[in-house]
Amino acid sequence: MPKVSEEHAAARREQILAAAQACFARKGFHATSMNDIFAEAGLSAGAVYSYFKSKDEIIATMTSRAILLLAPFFDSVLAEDPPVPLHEVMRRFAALVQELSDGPMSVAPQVWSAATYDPELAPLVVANMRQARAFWTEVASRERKAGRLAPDADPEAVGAVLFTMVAGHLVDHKLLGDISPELLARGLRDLGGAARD
Amino acid sequence: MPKVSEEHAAARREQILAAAQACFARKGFHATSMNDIFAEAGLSAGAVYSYFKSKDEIIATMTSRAILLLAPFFDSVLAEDPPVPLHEVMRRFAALVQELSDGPMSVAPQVWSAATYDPELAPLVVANMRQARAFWTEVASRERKAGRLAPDADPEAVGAVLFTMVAGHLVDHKLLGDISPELLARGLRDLGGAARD
Amino acid sequence: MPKVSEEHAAARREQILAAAQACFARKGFHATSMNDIFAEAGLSAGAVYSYFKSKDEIIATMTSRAILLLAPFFDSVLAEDPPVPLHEVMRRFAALVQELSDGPMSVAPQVWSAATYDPELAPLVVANMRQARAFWTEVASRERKAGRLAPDADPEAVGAVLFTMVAGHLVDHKLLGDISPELLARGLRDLGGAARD
Amino acid sequence: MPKVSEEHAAARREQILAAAQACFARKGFHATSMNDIFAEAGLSAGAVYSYFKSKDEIIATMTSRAILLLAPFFDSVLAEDPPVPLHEVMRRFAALVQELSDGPMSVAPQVWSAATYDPELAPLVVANMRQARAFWTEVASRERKAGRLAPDADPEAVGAVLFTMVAGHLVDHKLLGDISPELLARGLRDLGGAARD
DNA sequence: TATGAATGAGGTTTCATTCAT
DNA sequence: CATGAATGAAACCTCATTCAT
Repeated sequence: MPKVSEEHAAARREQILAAAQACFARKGFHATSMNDIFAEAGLSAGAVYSYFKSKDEIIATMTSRAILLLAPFFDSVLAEDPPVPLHEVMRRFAALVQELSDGPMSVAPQVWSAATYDPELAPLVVANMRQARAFWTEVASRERKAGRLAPDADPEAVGAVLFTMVAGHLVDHKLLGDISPELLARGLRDLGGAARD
Repeated sequence: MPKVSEEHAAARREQILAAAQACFARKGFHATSMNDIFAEAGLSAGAVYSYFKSKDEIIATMTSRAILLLAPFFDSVLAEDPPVPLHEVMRRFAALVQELSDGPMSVAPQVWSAATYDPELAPLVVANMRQARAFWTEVASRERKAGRLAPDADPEAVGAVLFTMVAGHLVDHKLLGDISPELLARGLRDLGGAARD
Repeated sequence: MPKVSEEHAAARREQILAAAQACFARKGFHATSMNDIFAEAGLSAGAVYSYFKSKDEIIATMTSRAILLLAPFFDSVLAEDPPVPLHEVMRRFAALVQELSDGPMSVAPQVWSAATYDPELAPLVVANMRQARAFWTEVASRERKAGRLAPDADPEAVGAVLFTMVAGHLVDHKLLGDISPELLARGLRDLGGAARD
Repeated sequence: MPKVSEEHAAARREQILAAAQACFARKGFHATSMNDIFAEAGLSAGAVYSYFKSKDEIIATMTSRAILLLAPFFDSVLAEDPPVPLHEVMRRFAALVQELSDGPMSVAPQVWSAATYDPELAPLVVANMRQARAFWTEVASRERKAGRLAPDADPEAVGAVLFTMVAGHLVDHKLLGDISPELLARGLRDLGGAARD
């Protein structure tokens, strides 16, 4: 009995989140009015508000779910054996980011920005970031084990560098649009091939 | 003759921009009302509006000036001879970013975010980004010339990687706060020392 | 045959009225949403609406029934012989009011207030008031007959005074809470013992 | 310099309070929308909101000032020597209430009602009530001193009776409209003339 | 010139009520 | 019959901007 209802409710929530995402991508959080979301979702005000308590809750929910966008990627990379080389991981990652950059990831810069001054949002974003950073640190660690990084290389440090590229790449891609996954991968390889003589 | 007056006007504009920046850092662009800015600047509504046509113009002006924050750094690094090693440039850059992150750079994430959907703002941000990217490409180029990158390394590619870290590092620092300049520098060095056997 | 059904219906109506009363006492007519009433009654929206056409009808029904709260008291006082002394009637009345003031009478001030500007509600309240006033006039009349008021005393006038105390006492009790039935009774007795020399 | 401004501000506040009062008398607190008040006051939304933070603040301000309506009456009665007889005080009081009942006092029943469930409002109302009660107790006390109440009469008790008539009379007058000041005064006299033989 | 009171469109949210299931 | 999801009008309030003084 609750099943139909629950499934229905879940579907409605997705519908609303998708609509909100589309609006946010177009106009940003603030310039998007709740009316915009109602229209995009094809629902009435009351309907939307029966699934989300407020606009902020919609944003918070989107934020909390953001990591789900990348989790499958993280998992699949870590599942491969032998370990994928660093630069190839970055290439794939950048490709994924670019693919999602007009869709589900389009709001990420807004979320990072808002987390900068909104104490409600910050913890949600931080939680996601820690997961991403842990992934890149693990990638660095495997790279070292595979002998493709010096034995005394610090995976935390390399991980920090790679992680730092995450947010940066999305922003840069959205604004400049001319940084290809291959370019980034090559850049990492070229950095790695230093003084190899 | 108009000089005193002009200086006065310039000072007023700085005063307003500083006030706006402080407010924006605290509450974000949207939640900052013009009244907040009037109060922070200690000026009347009319006074502020005689120096800036609109709130958007204040934001645009702040955005346009952002590059000035980094230009001296870029210049001084490029002026050094022999060229500063890559990882040291990054260390200094990260230190500068962290130093400015609560002050003049605090609004950068908001600007990047807004540029994502605001067609008026995007060109201003893009102009700044191109300068930054050119800087990092030049750094990569010098690193290669110095023999610290492989002769066939692509400075554009390495520059893209380094540039990508700019936006990323500011966001990560503001939200996580535990990535030191030294860690990033070490990460770059460790990437560079790969598989040297 | 329709009897079970009718009883059931009556019970449901009482259930709803009781729930509404509890909500109204807590938050007032306006701040009580129909949802609050659904929850308090443990019924669905549709269920409640099948017994009452609207929120206003619930309020009107409660108002119309208000006099039923006092009718048994009025009847029992008038049934006593010899007639109960004025001050004792007031003492008992005040005690009853205080007893009911957190329950069924809790909404009376809201009803009086609403009747002040709501032309639908006013006649219902006026009907109740006329009954109460008639009661107090009758009490005054008996008091005179018993020789405890001057022969030329006007029962209408004395009744008006006593009646006036009805609404006043409920409000004062709910807000101040420190006027005992005994104090009021004593006040009436002390008024009555005037200038006896 | 602030003088013009302050006078102006005070005048605007009065203008708004008067408009609100008129609306509240017509439709009640809740059915009166802020738009109604804007229209009645001939001001814009922003103008009204620059003088009062919220609708509730308007109501609270009106409530706090309510006692000012009666204070001059209280003072003038207590200033008279020899003391005005009880029934005459009540006559004058009832006359004043009736005079104000369509104007400044028209909202009093709504205020009492709201104070019943609104914890923000209650203290303001209680403060006013205590002043009124003290007045009536003083009247009773003087009546006793004048020998028109028995020497062992309790002014607190008589005061409570008289005070109770305050709220009651306003409500009854507004709803029934047929209780004259003279009738109440006579009622009190008749109560006082008991058993005088 | 500098002020700050005023504007009023537009924002978010609520809630009495209905009706398809 | 009963349910409770959906409706959508309307509420309160904010704030960028203007302009009379």
